[in-house]
Amino acid sequence: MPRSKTTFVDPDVQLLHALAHPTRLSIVRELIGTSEVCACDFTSCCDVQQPTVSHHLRILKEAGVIAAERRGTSMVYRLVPAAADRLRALAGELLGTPRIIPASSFQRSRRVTPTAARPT
Amino acid sequence: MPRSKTTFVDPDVQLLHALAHPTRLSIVRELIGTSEVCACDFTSCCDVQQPTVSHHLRILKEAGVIAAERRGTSMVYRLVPAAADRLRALAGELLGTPRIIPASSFQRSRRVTPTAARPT
DNA sequence: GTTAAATATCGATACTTGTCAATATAGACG
DNA sequence: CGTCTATATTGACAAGTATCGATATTTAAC
Repeated sequence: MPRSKTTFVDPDVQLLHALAHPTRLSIVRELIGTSEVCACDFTSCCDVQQPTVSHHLRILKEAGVIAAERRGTSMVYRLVPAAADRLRALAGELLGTPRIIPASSFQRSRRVTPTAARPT
Repeated sequence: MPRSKTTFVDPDVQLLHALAHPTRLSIVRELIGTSEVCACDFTSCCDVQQPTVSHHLRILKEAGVIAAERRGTSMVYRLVPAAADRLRALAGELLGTPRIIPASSFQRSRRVTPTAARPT
């Protein structure tokens, strides 16, 4: 039933989806602990061709995971720290433990009835 | 030639992939703050049919995000706390933080080992 | 055993994504 | 301007995924 679109993407889903690919996660891990990495380096580290790397870099950039900057004829990429924060917030949400997360983030929890029928 | 498939999925990728779908993330969020939820409730909360819900529940279960238990003819699902820890570890990894998980975070989960924190 | 209810599995189909070859674009440099 | 290098984009196809209808399985109740 392809009625609703895929045009409206939940930012959380977009972030998770961007990271949920072996090649993209490899790219991200290649960036950890570095200030910036040239795009050409990913072509060798990952087992895919240059256009594919470029494709994955774009997805990561659109999801806000990485940022790009031109350096001569090359492009250098770096991690966006906020992405890690967003992922951490998701982890905190999953724990359901409002420790450092403001209560305003928790507005979806309800339903504790195990076998009770749903109100219609 | 199509790349020979790995078939062996990185657990991190599997975890992220399981969460990176609107329906599955809705299911997970429905479970937050609850002890357990009957499978029949997801059919109404998500805009998909019962076989599809069952399919997504299986993916979440195989990724270690949720656990299932039979309750009569029904099935009840609950979140696996370790999944949140794994996600938090990933977030920490992205920050470049050497897998030091603040001890203050452990409270709700019962002595979950930090998912064999990847060294180096 | 039969029936009923809840969930899982199967088979088919449409949609989405990953990949590469070819090509285009952008900057550096002569 | 022409050329070279590096990266992005396009187009096409393969592979994967989501979805549903039909059916099987499981458990409870009779």
